[in-house]
Amino acid sequence: MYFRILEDLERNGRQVISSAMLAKLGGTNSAQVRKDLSYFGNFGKRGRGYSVADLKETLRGILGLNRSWRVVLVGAGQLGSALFSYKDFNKHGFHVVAILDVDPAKVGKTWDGVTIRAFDKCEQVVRESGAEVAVIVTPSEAAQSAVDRLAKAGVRGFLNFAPCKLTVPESATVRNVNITIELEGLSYALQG
Amino acid sequence: MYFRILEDLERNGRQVISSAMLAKLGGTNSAQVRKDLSYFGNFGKRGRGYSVADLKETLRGILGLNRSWRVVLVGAGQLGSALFSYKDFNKHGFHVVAILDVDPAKVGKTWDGVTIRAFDKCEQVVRESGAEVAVIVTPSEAAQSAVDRLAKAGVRGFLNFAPCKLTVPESATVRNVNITIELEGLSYALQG
DNA sequence: CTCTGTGAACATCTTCACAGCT
DNA sequence: AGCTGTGAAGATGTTCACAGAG
Repeated sequence: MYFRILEDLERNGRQVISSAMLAKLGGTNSAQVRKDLSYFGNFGKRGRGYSVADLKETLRGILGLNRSWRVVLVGAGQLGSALFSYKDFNKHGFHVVAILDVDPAKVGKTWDGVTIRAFDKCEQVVRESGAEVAVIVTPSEAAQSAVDRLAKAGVRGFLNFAPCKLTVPESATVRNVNITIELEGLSYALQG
Repeated sequence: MYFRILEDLERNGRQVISSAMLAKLGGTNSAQVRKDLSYFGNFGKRGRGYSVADLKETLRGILGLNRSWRVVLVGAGQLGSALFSYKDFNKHGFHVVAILDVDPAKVGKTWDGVTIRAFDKCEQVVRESGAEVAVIVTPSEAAQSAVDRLAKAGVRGFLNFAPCKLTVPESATVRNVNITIELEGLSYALQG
Protein backbone atom coordinates (compact mmCIF):
# COMPACT_ATOMS: atom_id res chain seq x y z
CA MET A 1 0.00 0.00 0.00
CA TYR A 2 2.80 2.39 0.92
CA PHE A 3 4.54 1.51 -2.31
CA ARG A 4 1.51 2.46 -4.35
CA ILE A 5 1.00 5.73 -2.47
CA LEU A 6 4.66 6.60 -3.00
CA GLU A 7 4.35 5.94 -6.73
CA ASP A 8 1.47 8.43 -6.83
CA LEU A 9 3.35 11.00 -4.77
CA GLU A 10 6.39 10.77 -7.00
CA ARG A 11 4.24 11.23 -10.10
CA ASN A 12 2.89 14.39 -8.49
CA GLY A 13 6.41 15.68 -7.92
CA ARG A 14 6.47 15.36 -4.13
CA GLN A 15 9.99 14.85 -2.73
CA VAL A 16 9.53 14.40 1.03
CA ILE A 17 6.65 12.97 3.06
CA SER A 18 5.94 12.73 6.79
CA SER A 19 4.51 9.69 8.51
CA ALA A 20 1.43 11.77 9.35
CA MET A 21 0.78 12.56 5.69
CA LEU A 22 1.42 8.96 4.59
CA ALA A 23 -1.02 7.85 7.26
CA LYS A 24 -3.70 10.19 5.98
CA LEU A 25 -3.29 8.86 2.44
CA GLY A 26 -3.31 5.27 3.64
CA GLY A 27 -6.13 5.58 6.14
CA THR A 28 -4.11 4.74 9.25
CA ASN A 29 -2.18 6.82 11.80
CA SER A 30 1.37 8.10 11.94
CA ALA A 31 2.57 5.72 14.64
CA GLN A 32 1.40 2.78 12.56
CA VAL A 33 3.31 4.03 9.54
CA ARG A 34 6.52 4.52 11.50
CA LYS A 35 6.27 1.09 13.16
CA ASP A 36 5.57 -0.61 9.83
CA LEU A 37 8.53 0.99 8.12
CA SER A 38 10.90 0.68 11.06
CA TYR A 39 10.43 -3.08 10.96
CA PHE A 40 12.61 -3.09 7.84
CA GLY A 41 15.05 -0.32 8.79
CA ASN A 42 15.46 3.38 9.53
CA PHE A 43 14.44 5.11 6.35
CA GLY A 44 13.33 8.51 7.65
CA LYS A 45 15.19 11.62 8.70
CA ARG A 46 14.19 13.13 12.05
CA GLY A 47 12.76 16.58 11.67
CA ARG A 48 12.21 16.11 7.91
CA GLY A 49 10.34 12.92 7.08
CA TYR A 50 10.91 10.31 4.38
CA SER A 51 12.37 10.84 0.92
CA VAL A 52 9.63 9.78 -1.49
CA ALA A 53 11.98 8.48 -4.19
CA ASP A 54 14.33 6.68 -1.78
CA LEU A 55 11.56 5.06 0.24
CA LYS A 56 9.77 3.95 -2.91
CA GLU A 57 12.90 2.28 -4.25
CA THR A 58 13.64 0.72 -0.87
CA LEU A 59 10.15 -0.76 -0.74
CA ARG A 60 10.48 -1.96 -4.33
CA GLY A 61 13.52 -3.93 -3.24
CA ILE A 62 11.83 -5.29 -0.11
CA LEU A 63 8.81 -6.41 -2.13
CA GLY A 64 11.03 -8.05 -4.71
CA LEU A 65 9.54 -5.98 -7.53
CA ASN A 66 12.88 -5.23 -9.14
CA ARG A 67 12.94 -8.57 -10.87
CA SER A 68 10.38 -10.24 -13.09
CA TRP A 69 8.36 -13.40 -12.58
CA ARG A 70 7.32 -15.97 -15.15
CA VAL A 71 3.64 -16.79 -14.81
CA VAL A 72 1.55 -19.69 -16.06
CA LEU A 73 -2.15 -18.91 -16.40
CA VAL A 74 -4.21 -21.96 -15.45
CA GLY A 75 -7.67 -21.73 -17.02
CA ALA A 76 -8.41 -19.91 -20.28
CA GLY A 77 -11.94 -18.81 -19.45
CA GLN A 78 -13.40 -15.35 -19.30
CA LEU A 79 -11.70 -14.35 -16.07
CA GLY A 80 -8.41 -15.78 -17.32
CA SER A 81 -8.73 -13.72 -20.45
CA ALA A 82 -9.46 -10.55 -18.50
CA LEU A 83 -6.45 -11.12 -16.26
CA PHE A 84 -4.24 -11.92 -19.24
CA SER A 85 -4.78 -8.45 -20.62
CA TYR A 86 -4.72 -6.75 -17.22
CA LYS A 87 -1.90 -4.29 -17.59
CA ASP A 88 -1.05 -3.99 -13.88
CA PHE A 89 0.08 -7.57 -14.15
CA ASN A 90 2.96 -6.71 -16.43
CA LYS A 91 3.65 -3.44 -14.64
CA HIS A 92 4.49 -5.42 -11.51
CA GLY A 93 6.90 -7.69 -13.34
CA PHE A 94 4.54 -10.63 -13.77
CA HIS A 95 4.72 -11.96 -17.33
CA VAL A 96 2.43 -14.68 -18.59
CA VAL A 97 4.67 -17.13 -20.41
CA ALA A 98 2.22 -20.01 -20.70
CA ILE A 99 -1.51 -20.74 -20.65
CA LEU A 100 -3.10 -24.07 -19.72
CA ASP A 101 -6.65 -25.37 -20.16
CA VAL A 102 -8.35 -28.75 -20.19
CA ASP A 103 -10.78 -27.82 -22.98
CA PRO A 104 -9.56 -29.31 -26.32
CA ALA A 105 -11.49 -26.57 -28.14
CA LYS A 106 -9.25 -23.94 -26.57
CA VAL A 107 -5.92 -25.79 -26.80
CA GLY A 108 -3.87 -24.52 -29.72
CA LYS A 109 -5.40 -21.07 -29.80
CA THR A 110 -3.09 -18.14 -29.25
CA TRP A 111 -3.54 -15.10 -27.02
CA ASP A 112 -1.23 -12.27 -28.00
CA GLY A 113 1.51 -14.68 -28.99
CA VAL A 114 1.05 -17.17 -26.14
CA THR A 115 -0.37 -20.55 -27.17
CA ILE A 116 -2.88 -22.34 -24.97
CA ARG A 117 -1.56 -25.80 -24.04
CA ALA A 118 -3.32 -28.90 -22.72
CA PHE A 119 -3.32 -28.99 -18.92
CA ASP A 120 -2.27 -32.60 -19.10
CA LYS A 121 1.12 -31.47 -20.38
CA CYS A 122 1.58 -29.09 -17.46
CA GLU A 123 4.86 -30.59 -16.21
CA GLN A 124 6.42 -30.18 -19.64
CA VAL A 125 5.02 -26.66 -20.05
CA VAL A 126 6.35 -25.57 -16.65
CA ARG A 127 9.77 -27.00 -17.46
CA GLU A 128 9.98 -25.40 -20.91
CA SER A 129 8.58 -22.01 -19.93
CA GLY A 130 10.40 -21.76 -16.61
CA ALA A 131 7.19 -20.62 -14.89
CA GLU A 132 7.59 -19.97 -11.15
CA VAL A 133 4.14 -18.57 -10.44
CA ALA A 134 0.69 -19.91 -11.35
CA VAL A 135 -2.52 -17.91 -11.54
CA ILE A 136 -5.41 -20.28 -10.82
CA VAL A 137 -8.65 -19.41 -12.62
CA THR A 138 -10.10 -22.90 -12.91
CA PRO A 139 -13.39 -24.04 -11.39
CA SER A 140 -13.09 -24.84 -7.68
CA GLU A 141 -13.31 -28.59 -8.23
CA ALA A 142 -10.23 -28.58 -10.47
CA ALA A 143 -8.08 -26.18 -8.48
CA GLN A 144 -6.50 -28.45 -5.86
CA SER A 145 -5.45 -31.21 -8.23
CA ALA A 146 -4.03 -28.64 -10.65
CA VAL A 147 -2.03 -27.03 -7.84
CA ASP A 148 -0.70 -30.41 -6.70
CA ARG A 149 0.75 -31.16 -10.12
CA LEU A 150 2.09 -27.65 -10.67
CA ALA A 151 3.75 -27.55 -7.25
CA LYS A 152 5.41 -30.87 -7.93
CA ALA A 153 6.58 -29.49 -11.29
CA GLY A 154 8.33 -26.63 -9.50
CA VAL A 155 5.84 -23.76 -9.26
CA ARG A 156 6.42 -21.92 -5.96
CA GLY A 157 3.79 -19.19 -5.96
CA PHE A 158 0.03 -19.40 -6.50
CA LEU A 159 -2.48 -16.62 -6.98
CA ASN A 160 -5.81 -18.35 -6.46
CA PHE A 161 -9.05 -16.93 -7.85
CA ALA A 162 -11.07 -20.10 -7.19
CA PRO A 163 -13.34 -19.76 -4.14
CA CYS A 164 -11.79 -22.65 -2.23
CA LYS A 165 -8.94 -23.39 0.14
CA LEU A 166 -5.74 -24.66 -1.45
CA THR A 167 -3.15 -26.79 0.26
CA VAL A 168 0.44 -26.48 -0.95
CA PRO A 169 3.85 -27.74 0.18
CA GLU A 170 5.69 -25.73 2.86
CA SER A 171 8.02 -24.30 0.26
CA ALA A 172 5.21 -22.74 -1.80
CA THR A 173 2.99 -19.71 -1.17
CA VAL A 174 -0.70 -19.14 -1.93
CA ARG A 175 -2.53 -15.82 -2.01
CA ASN A 176 -6.27 -15.84 -2.42
CA VAL A 177 -8.46 -13.40 -4.30
CA ASN A 178 -11.86 -14.55 -3.17
CA ILE A 179 -14.68 -12.59 -4.76
CA THR A 180 -17.26 -14.84 -3.10
CA ILE A 181 -16.01 -14.01 0.38
CA GLU A 182 -16.02 -10.29 -0.40
CA LEU A 183 -19.60 -10.49 -1.61
CA GLU A 184 -20.65 -12.30 1.55
CA GLY A 185 -18.83 -9.72 3.65
CA LEU A 186 -20.55 -6.91 1.79
CA SER A 187 -23.90 -8.56 2.25
CA TYR A 188 -23.25 -8.86 6.00
CA ALA A 189 -22.18 -5.24 6.32
CA LEU A 190 -25.19 -3.98 4.40
CA GLN A 191 -27.89 -5.85 6.25
CA GLY A 192 -26.24 -5.97 9.68
CA MET B 1 -15.58 -19.30 4.92
CA TYR B 2 -17.57 -21.53 7.28
CA PHE B 3 -20.62 -20.99 5.11
CA ARG B 4 -18.81 -22.23 2.03
CA ILE B 5 -17.40 -25.27 3.85
CA LEU B 6 -20.86 -26.14 5.13
CA GLU B 7 -22.33 -25.91 1.62
CA ASP B 8 -19.70 -28.45 0.51
CA LEU B 9 -20.35 -30.72 3.47
CA GLU B 10 -24.08 -30.69 2.84
CA ARG B 11 -23.54 -31.55 -0.82
CA ASN B 12 -21.51 -34.53 0.33
CA GLY B 13 -24.35 -35.67 2.59
CA ARG B 14 -22.69 -34.92 5.92
CA GLN B 15 -25.19 -34.17 8.70
CA VAL B 16 -23.11 -33.30 11.75
CA ILE B 17 -19.68 -31.72 12.09
CA SER B 18 -17.37 -31.05 15.03
CA SER B 19 -15.42 -27.86 15.61
CA ALA B 20 -12.22 -29.88 15.17
CA MET B 21 -13.28 -31.09 11.74
CA LEU B 22 -14.45 -27.64 10.66
CA ALA B 23 -11.12 -26.27 11.80
CA LYS B 24 -9.22 -28.80 9.72
CA LEU B 25 -11.24 -27.89 6.63
CA GLY B 26 -10.81 -24.19 7.26
CA GLY B 27 -7.15 -24.26 8.23
CA THR B 28 -7.58 -23.04 11.81
CA ASN B 29 -8.07 -24.77 15.18
CA SER B 30 -11.14 -25.94 17.04
CA ALA B 31 -11.07 -23.24 19.73
CA GLN B 32 -11.06 -20.60 17.02
CA VAL B 33 -14.09 -22.16 15.35
CA ARG B 34 -16.05 -22.34 18.59
CA LYS B 35 -15.19 -18.74 19.56
CA ASP B 36 -16.13 -17.47 16.11
CA LEU B 37 -19.49 -19.19 16.11
CA SER B 38 -20.29 -18.50 19.75
CA TYR B 39 -20.06 -14.79 19.02
CA PHE B 40 -23.40 -15.12 17.23
CA GLY B 41 -25.07 -17.69 19.47
CA ASN B 42 -25.00 -21.29 20.73
CA PHE B 43 -25.44 -23.38 17.63
CA GLY B 44 -23.77 -26.64 18.65
CA LYS B 45 -24.81 -29.59 20.77
CA ARG B 46 -22.35 -30.71 23.45
CA GLY B 47 -21.10 -34.18 22.84
CA ARG B 48 -22.31 -34.17 19.24
CA GLY B 49 -21.16 -31.14 17.28
CA TYR B 50 -22.98 -28.82 14.89
CA SER B 51 -25.82 -29.73 12.55
CA VAL B 52 -24.49 -29.01 9.06
CA ALA B 53 -27.85 -27.98 7.59
CA ASP B 54 -28.94 -25.86 10.58
CA LEU B 55 -25.62 -24.09 10.95
CA LYS B 56 -25.47 -23.38 7.23
CA GLU B 57 -28.92 -21.81 7.26
CA THR B 58 -28.12 -19.85 10.41
CA LEU B 59 -25.00 -18.44 8.79
CA ARG B 60 -26.94 -17.66 5.63
CA GLY B 61 -29.23 -15.51 7.74
CA ILE B 62 -26.35 -13.83 9.61
CA LEU B 63 -24.61 -13.01 6.33
CA GLY B 64 -27.81 -11.63 4.87
CA LEU B 65 -27.69 -14.03 1.93
CA ASN B 66 -31.39 -14.89 2.10
CA ARG B 67 -32.31 -11.76 0.22
CA SER B 68 -31.09 -10.40 -3.09
CA TRP B 69 -29.15 -7.24 -3.90
CA ARG B 70 -29.46 -5.01 -6.93
CA VAL B 71 -26.06 -4.26 -8.40
CA VAL B 72 -24.86 -1.58 -10.78
CA LEU B 73 -21.69 -2.49 -12.67
CA VAL B 74 -19.50 0.59 -13.11
CA GLY B 75 -17.14 0.08 -16.05
CA ALA B 76 -17.91 -2.12 -19.05
CA GLY B 77 -14.37 -3.21 -19.81
CA GLN B 78 -12.91 -6.66 -19.93
CA LEU B 79 -12.92 -7.26 -16.20
CA GLY B 80 -16.46 -5.88 -15.97
CA SER B 81 -17.55 -8.30 -18.66
CA ALA B 82 -15.92 -11.24 -16.89
CA LEU B 83 -17.59 -10.33 -13.60
CA PHE B 84 -20.94 -9.81 -15.31
CA SER B 85 -20.99 -13.42 -16.40
CA TYR B 86 -19.44 -14.74 -13.19
CA LYS B 87 -22.07 -17.16 -11.95
CA ASP B 88 -21.13 -17.02 -8.25
CA PHE B 89 -22.35 -13.44 -8.37
CA ASN B 90 -25.93 -14.48 -8.98
CA LYS B 91 -25.65 -17.50 -6.72
CA HIS B 92 -25.03 -15.16 -3.79
CA GLY B 93 -28.06 -13.04 -4.58
CA PHE B 94 -26.22 -10.24 -6.37
CA HIS B 95 -28.04 -9.30 -9.59
CA VAL B 96 -26.63 -6.81 -12.05
CA VAL B 97 -29.55 -4.52 -12.91
CA ALA B 98 -27.56 -1.76 -14.61
CA ILE B 99 -24.23 -1.12 -16.34
CA LEU B 100 -22.49 2.24 -16.63
CA ASP B 101 -19.57 3.39 -18.76
CA VAL B 102 -18.16 6.70 -19.95
CA ASP B 103 -17.23 5.38 -23.42
CA PRO B 104 -19.86 6.53 -25.99
CA ALA B 105 -18.91 3.54 -28.17
CA LYS B 106 -20.13 1.16 -25.44
CA VAL B 107 -23.24 3.07 -24.35
CA GLY B 108 -26.38 1.55 -25.86
CA LYS B 109 -24.95 -1.94 -26.24
CA THR B 110 -26.68 -4.71 -24.36
CA TRP B 111 -25.19 -7.51 -22.27
CA ASP B 112 -27.61 -10.37 -21.75
CA GLY B 113 -30.58 -8.00 -21.62
CA VAL B 114 -28.93 -5.22 -19.61
CA THR B 115 -28.22 -2.03 -21.55
CA ILE B 116 -25.02 -0.07 -20.96
CA ARG B 117 -25.88 3.50 -19.93
CA ALA B 118 -23.79 6.70 -19.91
CA PHE B 119 -22.06 7.21 -16.57
CA ASP B 120 -23.17 10.80 -16.65
CA LYS B 121 -26.73 9.63 -16.12
CA CYS B 122 -25.76 7.60 -13.06
CA GLU B 123 -28.15 9.33 -10.63
CA GLN B 124 -31.09 8.57 -12.91
CA VAL B 125 -29.93 5.00 -13.51
CA VAL B 126 -29.54 4.33 -9.77
CA ARG B 127 -33.00 5.74 -9.10
CA GLU B 128 -34.69 3.78 -11.88
CA SER B 129 -32.90 0.48 -11.25
CA GLY B 130 -33.02 0.67 -7.46
CA ALA B 131 -29.36 -0.36 -7.27
CA GLU B 132 -28.00 -0.58 -3.72
CA VAL B 133 -24.56 -1.98 -4.50
CA ALA B 134 -21.95 -0.85 -7.03
CA VAL B 135 -19.11 -2.95 -8.43
CA ILE B 136 -16.29 -0.59 -9.38
CA VAL B 137 -14.19 -1.76 -12.35
CA THR B 138 -13.12 1.65 -13.66
CA PRO B 139 -9.53 2.86 -13.94
CA SER B 140 -8.13 4.08 -10.60
CA GLU B 141 -8.30 7.74 -11.63
CA ALA B 142 -12.05 7.56 -12.22
CA ALA B 143 -13.00 5.45 -9.19
CA GLN B 144 -13.28 8.05 -6.41
CA SER B 145 -15.37 10.55 -8.35
CA ALA B 146 -17.67 7.77 -9.55
CA VAL B 147 -18.11 6.56 -5.99
CA ASP B 148 -18.87 10.06 -4.74
CA ARG B 149 -21.74 10.47 -7.19
CA LEU B 150 -23.08 6.96 -6.65
CA ALA B 151 -23.01 7.29 -2.87
CA LYS B 152 -24.88 10.56 -3.10
CA ALA B 153 -27.41 8.84 -5.39
CA GLY B 154 -28.07 6.25 -2.69
CA VAL B 155 -25.67 3.37 -3.28
CA ARG B 156 -24.64 1.92 0.11
CA GLY B 157 -22.24 -0.87 -0.78
CA PHE B 158 -19.15 -0.83 -3.00
CA LEU B 159 -17.04 -3.72 -4.25
CA ASN B 160 -13.89 -2.04 -5.49
CA PHE B 161 -11.59 -3.68 -8.03
CA ALA B 162 -9.58 -0.52 -8.73
CA PRO B 163 -6.16 -0.57 -7.03
CA CYS B 164 -6.76 2.56 -4.97
CA LYS B 165 -8.24 3.64 -1.66
CA LEU B 166 -11.84 4.81 -1.76
CA THR B 167 -13.43 7.20 0.70
CA VAL B 168 -17.16 6.84 1.29
CA PRO B 169 -19.72 8.32 3.70
CA GLU B 170 -20.08 6.67 7.14
CA SER B 171 -23.31 5.03 6.06
CA ALA B 172 -21.69 3.16 3.15
CA THR B 173 -19.36 0.15 3.03
CA VAL B 174 -16.41 -0.60 0.75
CA ARG B 175 -14.72 -3.96 0.22
CA ASN B 176 -11.59 -4.09 -1.85
CA VAL B 177 -10.41 -6.77 -4.24
CA ASN B 178 -6.91 -5.60 -4.91
CA ILE B 179 -5.06 -7.79 -7.36
CA THR B 180 -2.08 -5.45 -7.34
CA ILE B 181 -1.58 -5.84 -3.60
CA GLU B 182 -1.83 -9.63 -3.87
CA LEU B 183 0.81 -9.67 -6.58
CA GLU B 184 3.13 -7.54 -4.48
CA GLY B 185 2.51 -9.82 -1.51
CA LEU B 186 3.28 -12.87 -3.61
CA SER B 187 6.44 -11.27 -4.91
CA TYR B 188 7.55 -10.52 -1.33
CA ALA B 189 6.83 -14.05 -0.16
CA LEU B 190 8.70 -15.60 -3.08
CA GLN B 191 11.89 -13.60 -2.87
CA GLY B 192 11.94 -13.08 0.92
C1' DC C 1 -17.04 -40.55 27.00
C1' DT C 2 -17.46 -36.74 23.47
C1' DC C 3 -17.57 -32.27 22.20
C1' DT C 4 -19.37 -27.49 23.10
C1' DG C 5 -19.02 -22.91 25.28
C1' DT C 6 -16.23 -19.86 27.75
C1' DG C 7 -13.36 -17.58 31.39
C1' DA C 8 -8.42 -17.04 31.95
C1' DA C 9 -3.77 -17.01 30.05
C1' DC C 10 -1.12 -15.87 26.46
C1' DA C 11 0.26 -13.60 22.12
C1' DT C 12 0.02 -10.19 18.81
C1' DC C 13 -1.18 -5.75 17.09
C1' DT C 14 -2.03 -0.72 17.73
C1' DT C 15 -1.50 3.60 19.94
C1' DC C 16 0.73 6.69 23.11
C1' DA C 17 4.25 9.54 24.41
C1' DC C 18 8.69 11.16 24.45
C1' DA C 19 13.87 11.05 23.91
C1' DG C 20 16.89 12.43 20.54
C1' DC C 21 18.46 13.61 15.79
C1' DT C 22 18.36 17.22 12.06
C1' DA D 1 10.92 23.46 15.99
C1' DG D 2 9.67 19.29 13.47
C1' DC D 3 9.44 14.61 12.88
C1' DT D 4 11.41 9.94 13.45
C1' DG D 5 12.18 5.67 16.07
C1' DT D 6 10.84 3.03 19.84
C1' DG D 7 9.91 1.34 24.66
C1' DA D 8 5.71 1.00 27.39
C1' DA D 9 0.74 0.86 27.79
C1' DG D 10 -3.42 -0.45 26.04
C1' DA D 11 -6.50 -3.08 22.95
C1' DT D 12 -7.60 -6.87 20.36
C1' DG D 13 -7.18 -11.59 18.85
C1' DT D 14 -5.91 -16.56 19.72
C1' DT D 15 -5.20 -20.64 22.41
C1' DC D 16 -5.64 -23.28 26.57
C1' DA D 17 -8.08 -25.95 29.59
C1' DC D 18 -11.98 -27.44 31.84
C1' DA D 19 -16.87 -27.39 33.63
C1' DG D 20 -20.95 -29.18 32.09
C1' DA D 21 -24.46 -30.87 28.67
C1' DG D 22 -25.89 -34.88 26.01
